[in-house]
Amino acid sequence: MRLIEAKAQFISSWGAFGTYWGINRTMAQIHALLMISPDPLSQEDIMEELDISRGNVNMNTRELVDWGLVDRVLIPGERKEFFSAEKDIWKVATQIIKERKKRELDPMLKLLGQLENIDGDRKDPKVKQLVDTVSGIRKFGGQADKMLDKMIRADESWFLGTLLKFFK
Amino acid sequence: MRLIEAKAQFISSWGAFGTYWGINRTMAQIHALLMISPDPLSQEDIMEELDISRGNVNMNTRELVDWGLVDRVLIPGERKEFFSAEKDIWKVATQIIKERKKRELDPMLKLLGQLENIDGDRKDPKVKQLVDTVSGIRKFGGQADKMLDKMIRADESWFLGTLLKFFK
DNA sequence: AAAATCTTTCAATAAATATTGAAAATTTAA
DNA sequence: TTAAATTTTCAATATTTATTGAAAGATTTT
Repeated sequence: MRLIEAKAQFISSWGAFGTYWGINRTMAQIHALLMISPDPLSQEDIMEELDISRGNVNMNTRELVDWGLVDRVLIPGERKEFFSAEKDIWKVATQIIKERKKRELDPMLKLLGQLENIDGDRKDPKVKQLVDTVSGIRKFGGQADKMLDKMIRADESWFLGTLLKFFK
Repeated sequence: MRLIEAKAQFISSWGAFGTYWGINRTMAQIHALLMISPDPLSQEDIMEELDISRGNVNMNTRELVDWGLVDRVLIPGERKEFFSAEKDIWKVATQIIKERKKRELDPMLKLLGQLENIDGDRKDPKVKQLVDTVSGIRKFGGQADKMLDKMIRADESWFLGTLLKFFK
């Protein structure tokens, strides 16, 4: 397989994959492109490579920067700004987990907390089932939350070493 | 908070939460409704509770059954079929992990495997960066894959006990 | 076998989401 | 300061995804 072909293939599949992750297709494609680029790329470069509009590149690079997956870099002597992606996959995963936890899990747990105190007879099966379901999710979510915190704080060698040995 | 209110609240937030999980809003709402219902519900029941069309209920319940989150149940003496959701949150999570792994991670790893053999000079930074990125993702994904397999096979007590003690 | 009940399908439509592109804003160079 | 280069915004548009509802298909009862 040729470089050009492999590159297109990779960008396309990472794009499709991203949609499963709360990351839109274009955003994931830009991310893919930057991950396999040895050097930072400009807005213009990305527009050409992926054949998308300037506005689209602008919005999605900003989003990637928000997610902490991409950095703006300044190249001496160049006027425009360039973008560069974190290439260490462990850091990429950690960052995604961190952001998703913040954006999804935390708000969910907060919201469920409000449902704890329901008026009404705990003997009523309807009330009981709701309370049990909510508290089950909260308990589980709380544990997942703690676990993710640990993972986020762990460094790669710890993860690949200790945890995976544990799971062997 | 009253039962009615708490119920609406729960269904709505679980619905929003679901969209983060590759599960569409309505599907997640039906799932939420079934989780908090002490007894199985019919298509008609779901239509009324969530105020959605018959076709919509039909498509989304089928999808939930496909995901292994909901069962069709037959109630003696009743002609129509009823639906009931797994209420053990550990099993729900396990099932979701299992399905997502099957639908997303496995195909991704398979695809990346095809990108391994790229013609061209490994000294070329462009080739090198692509190869390194792909192999990094594959390695990481392969580990995640193994870990998820373990989790899927583990039972609740093992998870909540051993793993979380480990992560304390 | 016909009627009644229930489930599924799917074309049409609606709603949500992503993309464009040109104008406005900002930044840097002359 | 003015001009040139670059980035940002956002209304209009296109695309994708979800929903409806009525007709067709099954299944069960009489």
